[in-house]
Amino acid sequence: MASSTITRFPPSPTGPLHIGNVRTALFNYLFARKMGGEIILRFEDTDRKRSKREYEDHAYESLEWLGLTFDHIYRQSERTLIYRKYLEKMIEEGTAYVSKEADLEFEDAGGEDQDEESERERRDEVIRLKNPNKKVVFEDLVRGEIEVDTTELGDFVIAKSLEEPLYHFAVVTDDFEMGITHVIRGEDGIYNTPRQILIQEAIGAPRPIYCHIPFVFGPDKKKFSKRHGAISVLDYRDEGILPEALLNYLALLGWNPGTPQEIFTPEELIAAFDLGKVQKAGAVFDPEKLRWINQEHIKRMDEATFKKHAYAVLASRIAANPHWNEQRFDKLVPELKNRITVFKDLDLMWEGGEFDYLFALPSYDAKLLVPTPKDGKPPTLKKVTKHLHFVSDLLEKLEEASFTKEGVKEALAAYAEKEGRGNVLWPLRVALSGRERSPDPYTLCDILGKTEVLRRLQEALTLLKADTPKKED
RNA sequence: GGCCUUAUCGUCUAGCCUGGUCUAGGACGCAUCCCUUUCACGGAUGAAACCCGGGUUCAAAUCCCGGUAAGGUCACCA
Repeated sequence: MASSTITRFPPSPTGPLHIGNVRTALFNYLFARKMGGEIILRFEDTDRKRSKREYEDHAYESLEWLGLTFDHIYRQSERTLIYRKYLEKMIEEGTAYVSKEADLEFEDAGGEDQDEESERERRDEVIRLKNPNKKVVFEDLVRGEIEVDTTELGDFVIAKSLEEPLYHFAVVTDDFEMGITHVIRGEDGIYNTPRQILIQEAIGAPRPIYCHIPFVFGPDKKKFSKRHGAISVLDYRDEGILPEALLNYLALLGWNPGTPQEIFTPEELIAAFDLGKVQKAGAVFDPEKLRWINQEHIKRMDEATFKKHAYAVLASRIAANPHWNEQRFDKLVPELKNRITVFKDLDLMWEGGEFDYLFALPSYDAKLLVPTPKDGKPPTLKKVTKHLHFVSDLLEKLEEASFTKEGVKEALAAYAEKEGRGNVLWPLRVALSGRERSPDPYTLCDILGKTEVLRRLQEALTLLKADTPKKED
């Protein structure tokens, strides 16, 4: 166990888990799994004022949806006894000391953080590290060697009291206690590293391997934040992005496999992942490419799984539809697979009436039955009527058993060829769907079945008759 | 501001370490065409980048120097 790889993902529950966090979690996850090691989830909630349980729940929900699993879960607020032990030891050994603070005015550091922070209490007694004031040199897996003079850090504060450790101290003792071998975190952690190393050395902890990965930016090249729209991973779930697609996309942000492969299952990611191929520069998050990757994952999905997803998205709409026809919809399902990029599209299609023809005789304007050829003039209503009649007769003669996509196609082939496919097929398609855009007429025939097809053809003919001016040509 | 980092098509990136094979490759997106008289899918083609300036060299996207831009970091936050 001692030599095995252990990584960690330490979110602080002070806001919803966002894309950047998840990418960091993913890299830790992939690396740990790749090495056959473990990954720890650790909630860094030492800031009691800002930490909220709801954000913790949000994190669980997000991580679970993504399928990112953890071997151990900790919460720093439950570990104060451990921190206290180390603090006492340090004070005893003289590597830290209790410091009486002069009553200086509050140095206001972060002005950006809007609200809440205004009434931060200031202690007149804190615990400081006895800084050896030296140069710290460490190796970063993506940046190489980094050297920092820690003198300017001074004797920085590591805890407000024995029961109230601060971030750096809690991180170091936890990483030590938990046997963390690799610290993979965002590049803003680079300058946390020297002071953490100082604490490590003070408590006699071994130094883990560091890997600072670049940021994820919004379209304006600014660090990803709320103003960039969908920032919470759950928003992507709600849009109908597949978790494996999001993972796939995120893995490719700042990392590349060194091969042209772009679509990965989670298992393939684990197999291919390599910290050595992590980018140095930040990457802009591109929702378009995410959607494309999602589409690719959908295409690769087996039909049963796709169907399950589709039904889940449409559940409430189906329940509310008195004419719901499962048989027909199921026949449309394979067609749907390469028509959507995210599952939300299904909902949008339904809303746009694109499924209406499945349930009821469509109502449409008779003129829609007339094809508009790219060159030449459109056929007369009379002609359209003639074609529809003929098609109807042809299909009438077709046996029930042959009333399939291929069967219909075959039955109509000769006639369509002779009269011009558009002239024959367009009116048929409109008669069946009532829409300007729809799947092809053969698929429609297959979905609706002989009886319904013939019925709709009759309906179209009736419409046409009513619309035809008596004295047309 | 001090210290540090980064910089290839609009975006994600390959190439850089070990200069030539780079008239810089792939992908998303975009455009055009084909397939199909619809839509979607699919196929083909195209437009599109080495941040700028010096230097080293027979030869630089690749090495060196300077500049510029962007970012990080300097808490009793994490």
